[in-house]
Amino acid sequence: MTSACCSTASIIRPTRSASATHSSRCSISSTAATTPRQCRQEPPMRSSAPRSNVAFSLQEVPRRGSHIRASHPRDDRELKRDYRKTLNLPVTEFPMQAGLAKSEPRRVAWWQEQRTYERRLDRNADAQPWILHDGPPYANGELHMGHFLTMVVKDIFVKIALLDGKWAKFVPGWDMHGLPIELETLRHLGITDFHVIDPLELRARCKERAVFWFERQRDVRMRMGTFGDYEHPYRTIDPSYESVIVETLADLAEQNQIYKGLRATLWCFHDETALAEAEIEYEMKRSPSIYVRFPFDQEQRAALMERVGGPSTPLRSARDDKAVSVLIWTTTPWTLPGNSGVALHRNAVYALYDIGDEIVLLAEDLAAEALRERYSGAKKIAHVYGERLEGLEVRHPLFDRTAKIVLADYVDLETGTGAVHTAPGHGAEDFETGMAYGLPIRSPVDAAGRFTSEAGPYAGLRVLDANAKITDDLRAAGMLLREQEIEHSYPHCWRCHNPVIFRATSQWFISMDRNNLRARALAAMDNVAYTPEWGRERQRQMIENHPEWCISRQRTWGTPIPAVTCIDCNTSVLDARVARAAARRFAEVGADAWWSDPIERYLPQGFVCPSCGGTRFTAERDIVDIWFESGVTHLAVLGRNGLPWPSDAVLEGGDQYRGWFRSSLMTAAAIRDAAPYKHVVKNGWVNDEDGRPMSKSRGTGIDAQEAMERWGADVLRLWAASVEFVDDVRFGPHVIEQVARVYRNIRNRVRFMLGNIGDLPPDAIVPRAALGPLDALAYDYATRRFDEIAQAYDAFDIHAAYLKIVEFESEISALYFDAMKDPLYSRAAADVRRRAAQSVLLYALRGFLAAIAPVLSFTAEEAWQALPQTLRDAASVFELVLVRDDARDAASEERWKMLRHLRAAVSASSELRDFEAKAQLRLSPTHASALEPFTNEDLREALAVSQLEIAISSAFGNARMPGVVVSPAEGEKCARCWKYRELGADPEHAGICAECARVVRERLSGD
RNA sequence: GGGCCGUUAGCUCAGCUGGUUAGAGCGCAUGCUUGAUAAGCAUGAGGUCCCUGGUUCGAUCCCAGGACGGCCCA
Repeated sequence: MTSACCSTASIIRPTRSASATHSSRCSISSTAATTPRQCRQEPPMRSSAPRSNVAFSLQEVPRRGSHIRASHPRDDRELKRDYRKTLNLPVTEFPMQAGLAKSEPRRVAWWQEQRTYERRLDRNADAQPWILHDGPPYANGELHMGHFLTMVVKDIFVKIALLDGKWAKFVPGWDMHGLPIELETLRHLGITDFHVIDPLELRARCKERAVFWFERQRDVRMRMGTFGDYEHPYRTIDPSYESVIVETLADLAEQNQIYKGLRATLWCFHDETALAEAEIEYEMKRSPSIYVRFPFDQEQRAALMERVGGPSTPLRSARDDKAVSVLIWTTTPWTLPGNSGVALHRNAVYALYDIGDEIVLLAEDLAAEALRERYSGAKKIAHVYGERLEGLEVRHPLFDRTAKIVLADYVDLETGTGAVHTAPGHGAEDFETGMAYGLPIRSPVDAAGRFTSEAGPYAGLRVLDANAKITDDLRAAGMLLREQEIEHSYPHCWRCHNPVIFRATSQWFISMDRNNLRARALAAMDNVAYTPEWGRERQRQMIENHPEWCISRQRTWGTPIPAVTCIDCNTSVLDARVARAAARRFAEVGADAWWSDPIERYLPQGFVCPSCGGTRFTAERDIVDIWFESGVTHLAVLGRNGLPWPSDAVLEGGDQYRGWFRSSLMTAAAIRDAAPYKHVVKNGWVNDEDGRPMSKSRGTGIDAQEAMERWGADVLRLWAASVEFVDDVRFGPHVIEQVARVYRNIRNRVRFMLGNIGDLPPDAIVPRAALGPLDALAYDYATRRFDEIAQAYDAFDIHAAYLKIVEFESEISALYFDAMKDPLYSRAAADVRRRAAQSVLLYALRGFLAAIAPVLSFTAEEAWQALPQTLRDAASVFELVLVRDDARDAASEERWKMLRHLRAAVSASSELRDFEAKAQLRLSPTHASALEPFTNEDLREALAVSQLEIAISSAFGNARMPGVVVSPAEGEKCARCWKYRELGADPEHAGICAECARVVRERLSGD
């Protein structure tokens, strides 16, 4: 227990009386004289007690250290002699001020010139590959801090593998097709309707724009200090890549995995395209909220009565002239023209209420809320389970047709009436229900969101504008029970931010369940590791709930789906032979050819329509979903150029469970029947300092380039390591300032090591086996910490590595560096004791630079280049190897802790500082054996005191840590080394100790 | 509304399978140093471990409910 040893220390610690004795000696002597030098040294602005400008009075406590010189006025001349020049003070070109913003771009260029990354890859070429496969950022806009985090963490992993000797080739990639770029380009061109521009012209403009952003993002990404094959990145717009996309479509078509079908798809009528799930965002929207009657006519009413309870039903007793209707609730009045049914929940209780002049049917649980004030006077006249009502019909409130009552599981009893208006053409679930019941699929809305003639009186109106008119008509027809407005979250287009609608259109789909694709994808996950582990469950749910994958888009900037339409029968055909012809063609000249070539070029000999045998075809103009494009990166990049398939790891933000992680898994399961990666690592979201999200689409994200100019990439890289990147993290000036201080600590410790080993000749390096116990202790301590850092890296735990890095540099600085200053500075330059300490510093520096290089790449390289050439046995810090420790030595760790404790105890137990002190250690036999390797002088050196005595006795108890007693040092302060010694042995150097005098003489004779 | 994740000092984070005076770094305060000096060393203050219940001899840790924040979905 540490408390026991502390109390021991406090009992034996010299009390204030000891200090008082010391002080009184000072004050007496200080009256004698004050040297001019001392006067100059008085800091005028010290905040401590104001000092009179005359000599010390008897009452004043003098500044420590002043008494010695004062008590020996005869030494004035010696004191003036500048012994400082005879010391080996640290010298290095490695500046304290980093100036990262200026130096980093030069370092990036240097790495390029030196081909640092490629050279290390070559060196590791025969080793096991370790491949992190890059998920492509979208080439549109500036990179924000979310990008920075993902990109830098990837880079840290790559560099860890690299320094561990693995062939860690990283191929960066970009996602460069798609609607956002197309819209951006159109905006740039001032075009609102994309139909008016020639597709090839538009594609050329889009390409320019995509390439512009690619180059910009590539430069910024390199500016982050990331390594990768930037000369050969993969890009989804490259002919070779487009070819792979189409080749994959051919494979899927061959497997009959793709089909064309009518679907209620999310549709953006502003952009006139179908949207994938991943392309919508939920935003708040004001919508009408209306309760609408679907009336029963006489015949229908009779059928209802049968179901509700036969002839004896109380409904019979209700007056026949009272109208009966089922009440539905909707926030999208415009979907009513598409209505085909009313869905109820099988197990919910529905009741008929007489509310005065009419009878309404709705879920019992919701009646009070839905009927409001009319509920108080309502009379419940019957109730029945939903399933009893299946198959009944009601009248449409506006059109002269019927709607069928159906059952659906998604009907909820939280809001509305429990009776859900169902328009199969305007909702995904409605569509499923419609298909199940054979309801007509109406979608009387065109691509631009206007009603078609099928919508009768509403034809030509934009759907959202039609809400008001439809509501008016309902009111006029007496079908509107209640109306209000609500604010709710509603799907919007991720890019143009307009509300989206569901619309039934003809689209290409990848079937999830043909060939058991879904099941095979789930099975493939078994061989994948997930960080965090719960990501597996998240991923599983995403696959299980994956709807049919709509891969077609009615747009221009993308890779064409090489399908053809039979001119005779209008059948749409995706034939693998046609697709392969396209893949070959695109590989040579790019996908523009699809728009410029005659279709005959792609048709195999004797190609006929499978439906009607026709021979004339037109090329379809749909392009493929960009999630499909990025979903085949593993096919385009891995398994070639020496890269293995699958990759060892992928790392992206958590949104990619639904995005790229999923799309990659689906294509891999379909084509290779295996997962495209072995490990899925997720990184968190970057929030601002208040924990609020920084959204890229709303422009509140902090620009990575700007941040690097302000703080330097290395400080930001350290930030990435200082936070738990797996979780959501916070970013902002306050957080970065804190990290910047840690950075300065690290930098200064590196600087200390560099400064003290500059004159170490390689042949004077002392090997581990020849080190004395104290140096060996530091050596072993460093080795253990380096090993822990490497182990944390092995586990992808960058944050744990960061903590170990900080622990190491602050610990070794406080104990070893501080204690080594005396031998390093005051011993003869070539003294073996000094060489030993230098050797340990060199070892520690090498190991430390290797350990921090994955994170602090710029600083590690800068420090490595600041090493004297004679000690720099590698061209770059990235040639080094992570230090591992085979034999962990618990006794050594315990000794380190003991010394740390003793050092703290010396400082704590008196006002005496460092060499003013003489320490007495009070050791129990257990302590003594723990400290067995150390000589008295080793311990004296470690504790940086002038003298040290050791007392061993079982009377000192069994506390875990030894006690220590501190008293004033004996002798006088050596003007050179500052230790307290007998002075004056050398008459020419009367103010310094014998050892210093010898060093000074040697030095002078040497010069 | 549903699923998942998180909540430990001012900040960034440790705390292994329940028992510790709950730790580290940075910041802060104080002292020392001025031969790492826009640096270094030491000491100290600072926590109802989000809240409420429960299980247990004992809960930061397990269970339930809730609050707040985030992600994904509806």
